[in-house]
Amino acid sequence: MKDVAARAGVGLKTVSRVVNGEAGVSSDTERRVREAITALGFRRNDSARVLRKGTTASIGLVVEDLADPFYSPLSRAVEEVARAHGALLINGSSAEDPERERELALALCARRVDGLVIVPASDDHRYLAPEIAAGVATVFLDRPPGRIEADMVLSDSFEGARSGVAHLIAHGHRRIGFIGDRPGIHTAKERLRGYRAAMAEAGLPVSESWVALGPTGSDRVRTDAARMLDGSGGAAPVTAVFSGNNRVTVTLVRVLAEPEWRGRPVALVGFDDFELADLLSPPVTVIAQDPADLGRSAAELLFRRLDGAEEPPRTLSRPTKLVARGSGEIPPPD
Amino acid sequence: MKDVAARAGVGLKTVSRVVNGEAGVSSDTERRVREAITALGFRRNDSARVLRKGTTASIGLVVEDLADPFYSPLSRAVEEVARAHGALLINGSSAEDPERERELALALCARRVDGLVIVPASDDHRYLAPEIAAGVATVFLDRPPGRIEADMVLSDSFEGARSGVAHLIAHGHRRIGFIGDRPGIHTAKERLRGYRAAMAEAGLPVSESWVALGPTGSDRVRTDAARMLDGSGGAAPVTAVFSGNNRVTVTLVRVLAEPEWRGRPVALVGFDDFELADLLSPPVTVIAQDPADLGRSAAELLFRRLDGAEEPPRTLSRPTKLVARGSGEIPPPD
DNA sequence: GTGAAAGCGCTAACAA
DNA sequence: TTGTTAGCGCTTTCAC
Repeated sequence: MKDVAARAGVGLKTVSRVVNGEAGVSSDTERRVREAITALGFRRNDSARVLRKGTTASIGLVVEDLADPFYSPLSRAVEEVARAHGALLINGSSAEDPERERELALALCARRVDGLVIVPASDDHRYLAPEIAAGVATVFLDRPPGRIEADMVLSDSFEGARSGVAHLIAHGHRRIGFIGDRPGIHTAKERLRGYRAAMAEAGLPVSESWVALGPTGSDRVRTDAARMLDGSGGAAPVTAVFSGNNRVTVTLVRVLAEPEWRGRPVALVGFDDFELADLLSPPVTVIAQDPADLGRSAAELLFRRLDGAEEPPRTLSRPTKLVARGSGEIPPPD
Repeated sequence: MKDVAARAGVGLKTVSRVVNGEAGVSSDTERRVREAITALGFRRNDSARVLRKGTTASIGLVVEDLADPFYSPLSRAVEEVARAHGALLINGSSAEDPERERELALALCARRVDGLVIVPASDDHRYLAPEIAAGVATVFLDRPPGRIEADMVLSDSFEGARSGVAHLIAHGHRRIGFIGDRPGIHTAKERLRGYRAAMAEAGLPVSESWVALGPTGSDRVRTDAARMLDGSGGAAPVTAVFSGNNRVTVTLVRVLAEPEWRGRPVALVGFDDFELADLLSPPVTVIAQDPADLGRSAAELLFRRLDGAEEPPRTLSRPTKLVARGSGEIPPPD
């Protein structure tokens, strides 16, 4: 910038004004400055600007896995809102590792992002308290923060799961399995709670061998599914399964498509919608969340905070929607 | 940092040494400094560090759409490589808009990212020449740069498409349609070239009404597909379709599942693999690329440049793989 | 082993 | 309309 000023024969501040489109520069000087900028290939160094202004026009996003079809539209939605506010998005995947979430979040804070959207992997966010106190707006998404108060945007996991299981019950099922994500994860617990509530409302007993929480890798899901389906867990075989998220659902679709179960169609309702669910045979009934809407809501709340909204922490709950397509309407064999 | 120094009763530089793990601090002073850091909730301001050191330990990634199932694993792979090198990832979507690509890329440069991975939407990247000259390592991914020389990592689109169309020909098809992305996009052109090459090799004529390039939105694809399939374009109806990318394939799967075509199964081979392709009926035969591998290769090349590799610009071509699943092996009705 | 001073490139505040 | 000065928070240099 100094070089530009020298070349244009003006003061530093004049160049700054031109670069930032501030008023108070005669069109002639402006032209000279612009010429010098082009000639020198000058581009403002935003690091210096950040240092001086104390604001970075960037926000951070921490999700579980950027490549997951649930998180990728969510990230894109956050990006669009950021863009509308002139901010860039720095994002990273925690890989469901609390330590990695922490590292990422703190690295983002060290870069002085203006705000942070976090899908937590950890259940203790006290490490963020100093940052939040120092002014980093923070919104938790999909899962609540642990041991601190903060804004959050959640899907109604409990009600979604409850209605999905009630749907299976309404179609005549009495023995229903639940396969969900790891038990430490808030949404997994809430969805399981919804399952239990629906069963209890209908006066149906739940065998503990029908309930399986754990990693969403396909091996674990296959094992648990097989146990429920063939009755080797000790209780009678289930006639329907409720799946806790899109990763589990995809594995279950594969399991249920295998020859051994083909003769005895098993009903399936999955939490989360996914692409092509309607073209499978049978098409898959789901409890749909809108990941883009979740991302957008969280980002908008974040920018409202950055614009100075000073209310106490808020919780936004987003509804889910049952999409009946076929797999959830298969009756039990009687 | 000044406050920490004051509180610990040491000099500024000593705090800096502790924070950065440099040698030359007695363990006693180190302890005092660490206490002050915790007490004050101090976190190094990386903007200042960047300003001083001239390097940001962050890289930028510009893709078409972060939410697209082709780009999201690619982004994740770039992120993992960045993480392994201690760098953060700033990324954005160009939405296939050259102006937006330019804005994003220049904004990233203004933040002084150390390097840039770009999936180009534009066909003229001369705007990046000053940045590259100024030391921003740049790798183009999936499509080559326009009007400048730079590193690039590409899939072998030509050979992939050629082999896919040859596969259809080997299964007896003589009238084959091609539906691809917009004609300005390099991969679309290459894949079309592959299609023409395979047809020519087999001595088959190509009616121009069998070829359709354009936006990947479902309306356009539906219209073009219907024209080829019912012969309303003037030429005889096609018995097979080759699809130029995963968005087009998904729409075609929907079109071909509709009642009007059910009676006359149409063969389909798609460029790009996608989740659940194997569970559709019929399962979809694809030319698979490995998006994660593309991302990883590009990022690794980028970091090799950042580590000082000084060779002239390189082009890496990644192979594709035909995955036969059923839809591409449907014979023509004779 | 430790610290003081200079300066990275920019913008805010104030002069002219 | 334009320029000058100070300083954002850190690291580098060099002296102690």
